[in-house]
Amino acid sequence: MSSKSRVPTISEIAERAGVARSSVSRAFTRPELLSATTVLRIKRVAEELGYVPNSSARALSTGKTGNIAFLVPDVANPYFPPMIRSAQLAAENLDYCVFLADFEESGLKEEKLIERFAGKVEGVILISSRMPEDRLQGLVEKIPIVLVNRDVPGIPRVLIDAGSSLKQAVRLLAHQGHQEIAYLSGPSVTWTNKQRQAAISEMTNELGLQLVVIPTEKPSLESGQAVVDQMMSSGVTGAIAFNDLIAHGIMTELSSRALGVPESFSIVGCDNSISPFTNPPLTSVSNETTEAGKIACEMIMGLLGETDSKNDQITVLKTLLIERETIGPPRKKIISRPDL
Amino acid sequence: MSSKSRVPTISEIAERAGVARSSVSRAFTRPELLSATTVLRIKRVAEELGYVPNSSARALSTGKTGNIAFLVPDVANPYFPPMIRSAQLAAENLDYCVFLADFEESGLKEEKLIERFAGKVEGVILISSRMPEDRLQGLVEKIPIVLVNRDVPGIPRVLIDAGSSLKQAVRLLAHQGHQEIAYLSGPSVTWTNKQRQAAISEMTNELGLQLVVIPTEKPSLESGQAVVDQMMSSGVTGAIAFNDLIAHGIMTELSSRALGVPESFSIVGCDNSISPFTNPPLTSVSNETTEAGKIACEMIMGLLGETDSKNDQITVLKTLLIERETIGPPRKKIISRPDL
DNA sequence: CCATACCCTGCAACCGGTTGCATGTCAACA
DNA sequence: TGTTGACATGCAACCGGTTGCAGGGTATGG
Repeated sequence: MSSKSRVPTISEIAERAGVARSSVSRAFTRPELLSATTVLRIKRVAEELGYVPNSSARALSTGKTGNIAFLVPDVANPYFPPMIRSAQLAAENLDYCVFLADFEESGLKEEKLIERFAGKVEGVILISSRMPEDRLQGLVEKIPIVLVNRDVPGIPRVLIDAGSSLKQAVRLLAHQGHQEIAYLSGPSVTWTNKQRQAAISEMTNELGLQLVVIPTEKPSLESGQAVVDQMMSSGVTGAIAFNDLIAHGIMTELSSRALGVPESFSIVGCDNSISPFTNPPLTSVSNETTEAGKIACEMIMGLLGETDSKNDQITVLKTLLIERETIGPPRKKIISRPDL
Repeated sequence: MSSKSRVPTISEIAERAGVARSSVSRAFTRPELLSATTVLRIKRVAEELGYVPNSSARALSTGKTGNIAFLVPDVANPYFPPMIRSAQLAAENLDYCVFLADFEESGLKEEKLIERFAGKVEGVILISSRMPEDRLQGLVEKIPIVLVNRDVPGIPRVLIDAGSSLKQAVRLLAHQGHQEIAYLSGPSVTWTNKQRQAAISEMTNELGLQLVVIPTEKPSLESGQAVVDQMMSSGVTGAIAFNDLIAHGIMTELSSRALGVPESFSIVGCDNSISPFTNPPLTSVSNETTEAGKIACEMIMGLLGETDSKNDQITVLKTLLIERETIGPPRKKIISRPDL
């Protein structure tokens, strides 16, 4: 405490510059109302004293905090950081500051966080929200909200549609001769998982392939490793995973059993997060998370700036299947041996 | 706008509950000063009306915002997210909210950001700060600061010391018979890079190895790929990279030239960020970034809570060399062919 | 030379809480 | 029954900006 020098206030600047407090305020917020010389004098004094406007006070009288909140299920999941980054950068360009919070994949925690932020921010961006739809509907009455990867009518949202790319992946597998493939599913409540599964299912039906859906505990490497037994004994010759982490878990587990990819098994990831790093490089779906973050941020700003923006706008981002080296022809039918 | 219902204020609650504004305030901040029945009544009314205290107003009168800022060089660098996450979680437990900002590896931007946050937060955590030391010294007079991976006397800091692990890596390489190794250096201004390079240099000297330092443009995959030519023509048989990304860039580039790791070349990464994913798995230095984030946060809280905390405390975190599969004996002397 | 308008600046109320101090009430004790 | 003190609550100033309105000064036109 003792060391922190007190910051000067508008009053001290006013006194030093021989003007009214209101003039000081205007010098910073609406300088065109003052004569150029006065502005200059005030600014010089302010500079000398190291004046910085108190943003709490400003927020109190204007009602605008200049902040938004960005809520994600898991900061450490490599899917999110690029999105966080782009959103933050976009916000910053408009002189907004962003709070970041991790709701740990929990809808309850998500709700608590929103409550806490309510008074501090002008709007909230929710990534892959786990909250029940009716709660979201209620919330949106109180504070501007933008959703990413969650589809709730009436709330502005940006969706990353991996569907078409995943369908293409199915086609590719079929083309190589695969007849039975697996989908290693992600968090069942999420829009993302539902949407991915639906797309894959639709395409396997269309092509007459057999699809077996295998749930995973978490979208993590370990969960991928854990389901390999189940997957192999199901008799499939290829698989599409909810995300790269799961796909890579499977690859490492197969590798430890001396089963090569794609010679013994074909695998496709999603999100293109770690797929460039794996060996062999994982075929995966690239999505513009960076773009998504930016757009979400712009949407929130639109909501804030305009008197009445239409609040049901929706942006759908396309994805791209990045073909690398983990798809090949199916191995000659593996005799499924239920080994545990 | 039209849709957002106005939030009630302390005055309305007071009126509805038939008490003074101060009582409403106390009901939330110091309920022990009021009778239990009064508190109950006020809280019920508040609940009904959906009252949420205005945090700008509170911050204005108390001088405490309940916020801190967390500044990182690059949010998308996989090194940082776990740290961000743990710091945020720790802050949240003490009812603090955290701003996140990305200063894009620029000391100037870093300084601007701090300025912007100055009025909004009670303290700042700077990760791998690029600011000149004297600026930091000046800043710390104005606002509580904690540094991570930057060593400035007089400012509380937490350092992750990869030195001993890197020395061990050098020993390992020497033990395998390597005589000439390279260090692919990181951002030259950073404490982290200086410290890593110094440790490696010290150990190569001690063991009588030849060390060649090769600078990289950025600590990224692409930069790693870009320096392979230079590295190979320098005649070294093994290398230690500033981080995993650079190391992996080298691996992929070598792989594309049909040079296997570790048969043709030995390589060690640092940070253990993507090393578990690579193939073959990259030997790397694991550091407790999660712990670092948590500790940094606790330090800031100490600074805020105490009337006079000693402001030169320093925590050094140890690291661990994770031996995987990218170190082997040197290939029979490669004739250095300056191929471009 | 006076009227009008415009430009600049000051006054004072206001944003929504917090908090030191004063006041009132009531029980306990002498 | 009067005194004392603890407890509960209200009053009003204050935190540091913002902003509608009023007023003084100067330039412009008649």
